Amino acid sequence: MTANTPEKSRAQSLGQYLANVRTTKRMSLREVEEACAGVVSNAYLSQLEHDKISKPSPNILHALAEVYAVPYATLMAKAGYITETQKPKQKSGRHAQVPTFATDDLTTEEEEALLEYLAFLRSRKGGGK
Amino acid sequence: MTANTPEKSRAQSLGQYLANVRTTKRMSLREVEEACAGVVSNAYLSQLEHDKISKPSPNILHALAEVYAVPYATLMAKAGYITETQKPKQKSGRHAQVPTFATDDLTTEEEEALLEYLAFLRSRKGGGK
DNA sequence: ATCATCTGCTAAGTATATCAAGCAGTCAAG
DNA sequence: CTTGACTGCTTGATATACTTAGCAGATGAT
Repeated sequence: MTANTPEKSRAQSLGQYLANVRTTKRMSLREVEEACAGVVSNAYLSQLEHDKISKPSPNILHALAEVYAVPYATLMAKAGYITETQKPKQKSGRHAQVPTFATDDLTTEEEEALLEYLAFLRSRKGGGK
Repeated sequence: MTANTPEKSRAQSLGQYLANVRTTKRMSLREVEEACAGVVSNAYLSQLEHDKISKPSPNILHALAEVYAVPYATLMAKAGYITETQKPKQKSGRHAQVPTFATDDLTTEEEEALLEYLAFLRSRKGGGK
């Protein structure tokens, strides 16, 4: 009940998350398709990002997790395949080992902007939990 | 590895495993269907046990895991959805150091928010060089 | 202006997971 | 014997995951 407020958590849908990650990595739909070795087609990826697929195959999610370098469990969770037995706490955990931010991929400008935004976020929330 | 199979450590297919468990518990196909609250039909369970289904939905496997009281990860592994004891794979360089963004200090919410913001920044055409 | 090559996206088709219904066999009464 | 309630199993139909082919817009070079 500490972090059971869904209004604040704003958990992204699978599609939203996939789209954000791909945009961040600056990859096109067809680049991802190639990186997946044909496991995912660019057309299907587009449908995934628009939440047109309700139950994607774990194979697809696993391939995307590899290409995007995000934890497989995260995609599985967002797809609704709740793995409560082996899913990291998403409540008030202060540590997400998600290496989504490859800093060598960030420009100085972006890094500063993100830092500023993060500071803004945290100042809003106060001291966390 | 395979520390859960009490007697047989023979690598059996998903269907054989499911049939084995059900027989051990002395449940009929329709009993399992009822116990799953309609998530799995008896007809489908029969096909599953005969390995007629190549890629069953994780939802089905999860329901069966609950009814049979076997680990979900085991069924997922036998279904071919990777191996559950294989997750540490962020050792392969590429982006190991995250100086400014201590990602281990980011909550999931913050990470998503930053990703979204970064995606927004970069979607602003001409963000690169 | 016309190509050329990207981008994301969609429409139509194929493959397959999943279900409802029914079939054949077994066993225990009546 | 028949009837009924079980059993596992198959079949035909439907939903949907997924692909191939293509479209419209943007950008850039000739």
